[in-house]
Amino acid sequence: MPRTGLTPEAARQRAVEIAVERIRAHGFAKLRLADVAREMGVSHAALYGHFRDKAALLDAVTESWLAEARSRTAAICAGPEPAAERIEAWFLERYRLKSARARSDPEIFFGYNEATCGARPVIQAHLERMTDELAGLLAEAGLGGAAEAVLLEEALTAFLHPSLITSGPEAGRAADLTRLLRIVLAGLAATAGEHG
Amino acid sequence: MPRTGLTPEAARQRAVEIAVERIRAHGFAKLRLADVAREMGVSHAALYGHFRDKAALLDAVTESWLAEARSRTAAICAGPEPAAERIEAWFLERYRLKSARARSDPEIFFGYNEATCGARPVIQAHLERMTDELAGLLAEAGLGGAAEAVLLEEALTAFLHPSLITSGPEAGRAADLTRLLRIVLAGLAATAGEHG
DNA sequence: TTGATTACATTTTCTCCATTCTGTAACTCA
DNA sequence: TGAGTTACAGAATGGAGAAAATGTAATCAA
Repeated sequence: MPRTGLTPEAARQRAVEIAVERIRAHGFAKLRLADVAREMGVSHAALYGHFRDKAALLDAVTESWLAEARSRTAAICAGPEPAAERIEAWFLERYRLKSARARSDPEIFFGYNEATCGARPVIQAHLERMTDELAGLLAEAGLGGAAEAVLLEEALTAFLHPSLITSGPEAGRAADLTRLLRIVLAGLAATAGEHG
Repeated sequence: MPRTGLTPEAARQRAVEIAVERIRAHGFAKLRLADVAREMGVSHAALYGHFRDKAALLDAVTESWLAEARSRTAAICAGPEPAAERIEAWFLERYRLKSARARSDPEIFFGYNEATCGARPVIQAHLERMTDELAGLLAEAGLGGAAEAVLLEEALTAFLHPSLITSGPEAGRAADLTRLLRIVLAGLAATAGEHG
């Protein structure tokens, strides 16, 4: 039993909550571990019992968001609709989630992305899981597998990449995404099996 | 007749040359108008007779490169091959040019892009001309027009956008670009006329 | 009269130092 | 024993004043 009355896991979650609030309020660059610790009622050194370093806390902030996003996309994957419909819904959900996040929490979204160049393991692992989900949907639709999933993700990079997510109004972009997606899926269907 | 012995146009070109050399040697951020002027044998204020401001000189550096790139792509557009082949060659040329530039002159390529966020008129005008060229090729191939050109450029953003151009080895990326391009073109062919 | 110069106002960048922050270690207490 | 504390070293940040760069205006010369 820790002296703060929080289990280790609860303490981690509390630290993440506080970090999110503070980044929203004061910006990504001004987050101080000492501030987070003070708000938890502990010394800053105590945080190192829960997180290896500051980057690990920021990873946890991001991971909590990514896990939420995954639960949404996974629900779509598991839905009852035809696979083709689920593919569209899956991409639209990804776009809307990212777009909304980028607009509502720009400090967290862009700050973390710029600071890490998207190269952190927590990001890479998430992207791999997304590609796996997509590969599953494509397989269900009879349009391919892992290779086609990678290709399709690249085709929609203009709509999903962090550095491009806020170009243009959300409704218009969503419509453009759908148009492009349908064309690429048609292309996949037309060329299916040509190369194995 | 100017005292330097250079016509206005030659002076502009000389300034651009010197700026390119200095950016290569010392980096984009450290380019000083005074250094360029000294190397030309004039005072720094004389440069303002040729360029509105420093940004205009940097625009000229970029424009000289963009003009060269356009002459290459325009030659492909005017070639004798079937339109479908020219579309592939056109995208591959764009990718190879950008990729080579980003690798050989990263300070100029990324420095300018980061400093301007790609929002300078000289960049926008170039991109519009690229889209026009592509629209022409698509029309020749019977695959659409301006709208389809925009869509196709978005589909290949992952391979052509400055912030993504150096991801992966050039040969592999070129092959991936070609695969995706063929699929999108197949999709355009399959859905041609559906929406007008 | 145009291309260039010097002189100068305004920004921007640099430098240095004090402060703050991160991360580690030795220690404390329930 | 493990969650937390204090103490501290090294790294990063911030701010003030100095230095330098950009951009403008008045002037000069071929």
